[in-house]
Amino acid sequence: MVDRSMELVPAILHVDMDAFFASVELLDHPELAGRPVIVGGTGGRGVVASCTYEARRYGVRSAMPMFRARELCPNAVFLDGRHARYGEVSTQLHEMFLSVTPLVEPIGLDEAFLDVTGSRRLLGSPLEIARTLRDRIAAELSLRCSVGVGRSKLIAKLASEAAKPTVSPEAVEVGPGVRVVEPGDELDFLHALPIEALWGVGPATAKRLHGLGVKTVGDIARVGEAVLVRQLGRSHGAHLAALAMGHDPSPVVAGREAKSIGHEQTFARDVTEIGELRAKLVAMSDAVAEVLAREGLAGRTVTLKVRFGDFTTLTRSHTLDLPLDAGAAIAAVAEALLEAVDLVAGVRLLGVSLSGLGPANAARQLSFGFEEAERAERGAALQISWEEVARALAAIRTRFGKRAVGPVSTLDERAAPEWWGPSSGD
DNA sequence: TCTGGGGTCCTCAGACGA
DNA sequence: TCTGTCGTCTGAGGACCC
Repeated sequence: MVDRSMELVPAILHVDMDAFFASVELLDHPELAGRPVIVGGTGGRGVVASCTYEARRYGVRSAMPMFRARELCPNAVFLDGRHARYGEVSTQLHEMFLSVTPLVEPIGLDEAFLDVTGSRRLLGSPLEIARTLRDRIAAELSLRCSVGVGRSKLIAKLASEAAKPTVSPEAVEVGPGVRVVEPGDELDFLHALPIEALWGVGPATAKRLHGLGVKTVGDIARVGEAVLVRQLGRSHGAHLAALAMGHDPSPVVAGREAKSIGHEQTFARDVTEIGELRAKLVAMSDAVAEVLAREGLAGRTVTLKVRFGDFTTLTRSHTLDLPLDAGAAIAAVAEALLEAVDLVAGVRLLGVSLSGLGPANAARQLSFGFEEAERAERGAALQISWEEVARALAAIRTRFGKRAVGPVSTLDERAAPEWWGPSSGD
């Protein structure tokens, strides 16, 4: 006899890989097992992207400046991140998730929500599904993960956190691996947690709430929505009030579409030369166009991001009547925006992104318009369309690799090794 | 040796048309 | 014709996430 009442209760899994990038590096370098390994931008301006639990015993954490990580753990092995490699493993993981349920919402490369409400009759209870999946990931990919189970994404996410290993300077304690929070136990579980555990509470919100004497999620529930709205604004305040009461109706959304595509780069030294910055813009616009071509997308709004040496950051954007997808066209708009920025302070970071995305076929007209202008300027010397160029570039990259071809101004970029933030070689 | 890169979402102000 | 209001779009910036 099937218990039909159970089928009405949603069952959501949150699968979170343990020290994902560092663990992938250990897979490829098994001789490093047991040593503290730190992955990220190894240059002076890099940060830690991931580190093994051995490194965490020394106080190293992700997002920490790399120079600080070197101070805390000078004997660690420091590796530049290899995003492409992590992407490969992430794809294998995703396929494994899809064998459990079609309702998979990836969050970055190393975690995902799985709605297994409809999988129970076939695969067992949520706890059984979580254990089986975790065992499969360990057996087939030699990677460890933590799984949280709850009836909402919020609870599942926080439960996976509770399932993780814990670290102290003395030892790494293995976590339970799977943590289920049953309906009815949710508020007890939730209200004991610090406010920073909630999605949407970062340093700025935490500081405001601490000022009110609010330290735990239970405190947030007690102060009530009116106070939160007054302090944090209508949307954010109401949202946090709901989360603190365990209300999170957000569904697991499979196949979420990107809203923007961009590239940005922090330089090893601050740059003031407009010519050098223009060349970087062309390289980044080309990289954006490559992603757009792969996804079959185009966008209307070009945004330029500039961070100066003192870390102040500004953005300038321009929205066009028609979408564009060609690297040269994106670069032309970004360069025009850059012209209006005072660069004397020295540029630490430069970025280009495209938003207002839609299908690429609508980009045709503007590409032609751009082409016409260029033809007029160069005396009709330009005989081929941007579309043809993009197709040719895609074919060359497929055959010879993504660094094989690009604008001449990106030659140095393409010759450089893949890095995550400035590497020690810069 | 201070603080990455790729994103999403929200708020606010100003412009503009109905 | 002028003025006020409202909704929408755009641009800029902040906060947050992994």
